[in-house]
Amino acid sequence: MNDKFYVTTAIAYVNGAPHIGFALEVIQADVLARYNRLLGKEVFYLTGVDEHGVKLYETAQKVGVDTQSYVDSNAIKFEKLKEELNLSNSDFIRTTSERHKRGAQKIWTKMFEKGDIYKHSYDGKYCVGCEAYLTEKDLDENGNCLIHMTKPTIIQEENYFFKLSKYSERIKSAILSDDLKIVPESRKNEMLSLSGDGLHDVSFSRPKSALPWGIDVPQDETQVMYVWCDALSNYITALGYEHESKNFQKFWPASAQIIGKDILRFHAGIWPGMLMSAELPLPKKLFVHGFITSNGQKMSKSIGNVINPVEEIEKYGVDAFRYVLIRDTHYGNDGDYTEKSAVMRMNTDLSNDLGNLLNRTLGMMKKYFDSVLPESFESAVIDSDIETLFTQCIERYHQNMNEFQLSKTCENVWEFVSRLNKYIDETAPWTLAKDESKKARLGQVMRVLIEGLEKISILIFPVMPGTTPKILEQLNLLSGKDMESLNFNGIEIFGKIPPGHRVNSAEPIFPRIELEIK
RNA sequence: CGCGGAGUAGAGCAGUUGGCAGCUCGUCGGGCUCAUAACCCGAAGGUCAUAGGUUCGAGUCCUAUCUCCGCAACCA
Repeated sequence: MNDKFYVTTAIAYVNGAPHIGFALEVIQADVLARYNRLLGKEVFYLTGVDEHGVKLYETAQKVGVDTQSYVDSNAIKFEKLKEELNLSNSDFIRTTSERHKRGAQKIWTKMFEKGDIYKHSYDGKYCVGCEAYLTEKDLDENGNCLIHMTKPTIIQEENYFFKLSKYSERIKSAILSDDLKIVPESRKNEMLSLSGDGLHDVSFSRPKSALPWGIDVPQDETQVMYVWCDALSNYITALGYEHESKNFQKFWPASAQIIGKDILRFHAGIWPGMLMSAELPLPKKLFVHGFITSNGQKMSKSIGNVINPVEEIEKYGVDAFRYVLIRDTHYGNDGDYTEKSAVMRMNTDLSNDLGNLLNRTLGMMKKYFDSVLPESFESAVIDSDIETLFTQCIERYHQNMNEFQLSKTCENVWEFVSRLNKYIDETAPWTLAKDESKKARLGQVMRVLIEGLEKISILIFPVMPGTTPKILEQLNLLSGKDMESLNFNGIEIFGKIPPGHRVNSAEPIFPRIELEIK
């Protein structure tokens, strides 16, 4: 059993404020990181930002500041997500940092010495009107610039290329054999068909004149690394690849790399190729998620349906927001986020089912027992139903976590939440309370509920880390527990809470949200 | 014939190796009274996009067609 877990997100391009899609990705990674810590593993969770590229250079010029201060100001917005989204990342890598640059140059050099990087001249299509190089999609059928309707000038530039084709077969078989496991499987198949007739060599550098903002190529000061070597290498440079440090030796290869479906081909093609060339092991798994749409449409500024994650948090709280994102985004598919559906989810699952369960349990404790459990307990057959169901739920929960079925882990927990609500109806504590001879039975019912809630609070920790201590505090089970050392040990055991345990007073943890009708 | 995803109850979605169509919300009816107008039970509602095929049996496999949505290799 591996006791280490290294999870990464893709690094975000700092050309604006953080987008809800990136929020989804870092939250998903955070769920896995926190879950694996609960399992007792040593976890390293990396996220960060991509700060190079001609686009950022040009924007900075336009704004009239030097590029570094421009990316500095944007990178802060992403780094702040740690507090805003309550992330537990171990590190935050910036591609403009010295440690990253040296690491990227090191892997370049390795690949170069391996003979996998070669110089090649490349015909760039330069449009004078655009003052930029054009790509195929900037051109019409006749090869003219779509904006200026003129033929672009062909400028020959020297590029370094990476011999990706050399590793094409090895990459393919790694994917096929699940040595590099891609989930969901549909993405694996997509990648296999994509690389069907072999991967092509890729351009790995640009002349400094074309790409003034990037990392220098070690052997050639006139060239700058193109995005691949610069950005993809962050997953190892952050660990200290530069010096082959302890963390690097301990955590590489990554246990799971989380990416969006748009960058699958790079992470399942170029990146493994680079690692093979540098003679480094491949990551174990690629978890590919979909996009977040709003009302079924792709978010875009022109449609005006862009959701700002930070605004949502301010309105609804970080845990509720995290829950909705995880719960309503289904395994690899696009997830839809609208304010209406989000609020509905928060009200039904969080307020009505979970919050109210806690509230009514504590309410009954106060009313029937003055908040203190009685001296003796009397079990009934139905109690073992609860235990059995819990065992099943947690089993599926673990399985789903391992398969990146995060939404389903929520379903597993809520199945148990619902069962407890039903248990209250079945045992009818209000009837038991009328009969003094049923006191021990009533006490047992209350204890099952309290212990059930304690277990739930732990199971939801990966998704809602702020809610766990709130629940435990109301149950008066927080003492001696800090969230850092929280784990799954003994979670399957019922009957631990002793007679005479006192609970605290009830305080709604998720007040219902009234959505104004616009 | 570029690649991929999707088309299942009013809405949003599940449906693992083919075996009597499920979940959540909404609607309707009932129950309970501990609780955050909440919780529990029940009912109505679907020719599983269309047309063929394989099979004892297909939402699930195969073929064709229609519709919608992403991505289309240097874009970061």
